[in-house]
Amino acid sequence: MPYRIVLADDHKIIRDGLKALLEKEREIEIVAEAENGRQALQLVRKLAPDVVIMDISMPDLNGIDATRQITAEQPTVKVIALSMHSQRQFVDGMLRAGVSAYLLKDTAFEELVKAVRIVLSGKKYLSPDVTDIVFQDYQQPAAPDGAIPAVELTLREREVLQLIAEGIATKSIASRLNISVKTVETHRKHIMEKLDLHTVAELTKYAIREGITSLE
Amino acid sequence: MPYRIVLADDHKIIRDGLKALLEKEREIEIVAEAENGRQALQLVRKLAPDVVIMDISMPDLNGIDATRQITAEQPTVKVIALSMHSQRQFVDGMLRAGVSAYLLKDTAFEELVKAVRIVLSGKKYLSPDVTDIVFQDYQQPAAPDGAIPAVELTLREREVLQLIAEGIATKSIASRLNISVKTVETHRKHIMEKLDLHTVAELTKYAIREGITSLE
DNA sequence: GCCCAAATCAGGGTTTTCCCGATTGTGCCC
DNA sequence: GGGCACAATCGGGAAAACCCTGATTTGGGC
Repeated sequence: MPYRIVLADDHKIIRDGLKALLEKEREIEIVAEAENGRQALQLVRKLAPDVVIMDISMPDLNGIDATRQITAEQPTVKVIALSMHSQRQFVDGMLRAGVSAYLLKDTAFEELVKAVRIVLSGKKYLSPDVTDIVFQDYQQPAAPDGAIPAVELTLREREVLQLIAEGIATKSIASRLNISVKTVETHRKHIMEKLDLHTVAELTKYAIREGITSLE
Repeated sequence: MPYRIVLADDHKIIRDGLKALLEKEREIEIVAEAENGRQALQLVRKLAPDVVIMDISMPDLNGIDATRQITAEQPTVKVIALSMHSQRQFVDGMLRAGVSAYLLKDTAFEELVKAVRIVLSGKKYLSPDVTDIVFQDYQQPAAPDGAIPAVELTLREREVLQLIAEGIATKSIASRLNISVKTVETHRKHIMEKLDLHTVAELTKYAIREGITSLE
């Protein structure tokens, strides 16, 4: 029986390309594609695949937060991060979120196949280019004290924050998350309190700096 | 004889994917790949392909400037822009640089094949999602020459925009500028109309990109 | 003088946000 | 197992912001 893989990337033509490549491998089957993190999450719940190949910057729900939820709910599902970014914040975020591998889009396709096999054997894999960053992380006098965000948002709050920073209206966020407008407002209030920010503009900047949304 | 295509994108795995897809088409041959604009330019000089598929954001020499040189030197070479961005500045830049087609990475692969055939027949092709932007461009007072942003905000509008993007409340902006809340609202409305943006979050991102406010 | 665009403002209705509060469930500590 | 903190959910009512329509003034250009 082939490995069952879910592919999450917001650009269809990239999914098309990866799919074409992966399907040449006999032991691999793409069981579904997602164009954002939320869809990925739903598909994983429904299909319980062996592996998820996950982009980081996606609308609606980003790859890091999606991964966090997936690995929390279904630890047997292996997530492979496939990202354009080698910046520390992204590598960090993904590793903490529980990925089994981190690859750059710079790398050749063969590496991806290799990564799939490795994570399925229970091991971890890092793109050579990102290994440095991880080492830096452990070898540098780990963030003394305050470098780590003084306050922490809950997953739900980060979700709401991303949508706010993407310019989605409150009402629309509510229906997208299947909760009431009131709840979204409460989340926003909590976010603002925790971060000591008071306007959408400031929230947006914060979200950009933290990589929760992109500057599109 | 198959169409000869050069593929330019800074991410190898994406080139791998596109290549796998394109090579399924019998009439297409990928003759070379470039990982930045400069390389693309050199390859085009050397190989004189029929088509170049060109990403925009690439290191060393970006896709827009590479395209400008290619179309200037070899007008018979057709360039297809393949970009993540539907922002006006990119679409604009690429069209002015002389591309024969503009596709978003959101689109399905089939569209790319279609685009290749169309540009080779001497016609142009636009991804449906970007058509709107082009129309806007022609229907709104066209930018005089090119380097200047497609729409222009007045000085006062930029002033207001900056304050909005800095998270200042409307009332507070009004008193700071010694004008009424109503006037601030009017300015904001005009700004949103001109830029075709509809939320503070989007305005903030625009302001950051344009350097009107900082990210601090 | 005429016209146009920028900048200013108002009325009045709609929508969103803000400030109080509350309930439920879960994990944790002793 | 009772208490405790906290995440996630929702409501009412007041304040603020938003939206649509229109208006006035001012400074250039032609």
